[in-house]
Amino acid sequence: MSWTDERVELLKKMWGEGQSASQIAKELGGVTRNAVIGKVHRLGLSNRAGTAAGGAAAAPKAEAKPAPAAEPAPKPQPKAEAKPKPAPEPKAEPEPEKPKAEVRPAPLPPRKQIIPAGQPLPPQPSANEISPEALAKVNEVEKKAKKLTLMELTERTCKWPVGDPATDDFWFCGLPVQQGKPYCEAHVGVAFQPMSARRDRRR
DNA sequence: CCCTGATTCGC
DNA sequence: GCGAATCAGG
Repeated sequence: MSWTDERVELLKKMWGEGQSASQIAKELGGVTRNAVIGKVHRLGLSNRAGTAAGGAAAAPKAEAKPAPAAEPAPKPQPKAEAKPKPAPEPKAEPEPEKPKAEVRPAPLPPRKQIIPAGQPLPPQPSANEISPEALAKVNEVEKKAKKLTLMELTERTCKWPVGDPATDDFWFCGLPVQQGKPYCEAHVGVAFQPMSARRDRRR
């Protein structure tokens, strides 16, 4: 494969949108992310935001540069290209990581949880108020879940439990986890609540 | 280990 | 110019 005009343009476009090199490479096909990065540099359009190094930084940032007298024109998009791409994830709260292999590793079971009554319930973060969207997603995901057993779980398999541990109908999602998280994308969606609009305790 | 971009350097 | 290998960081 070679860098045809079209391919270069797609590269520029995607890079401008904050896509990662690997994503771009995947999209283009026939090239590796290294090739993409190499090209990006050769084109001179490397840094797109503050810190480029590291998995961080992907969101477009407002330019705060003095902009000397040698900068290419910004990017006047003549065609109105609707591309709603808000932050896919609103920063989850600090979470007790690594429940490790316990009988019930999930802090927030999808179904009912049998709570041994007696003590006042521990601070259970919003067990409800999960967007119906997210829930629907989870239900779909469960269909294609890998249904792993406890022992089959690895560092990057979704550890979301499904079913009742007391029955045979119990398994773990097992889909690829979202980086850094213990769950797959869908389950992260219901596990990590951004913060619910505090319903004041009104009685 | 997964991922990210940055650099180097032989081709 | 190209991009695999390597580096550096999360």
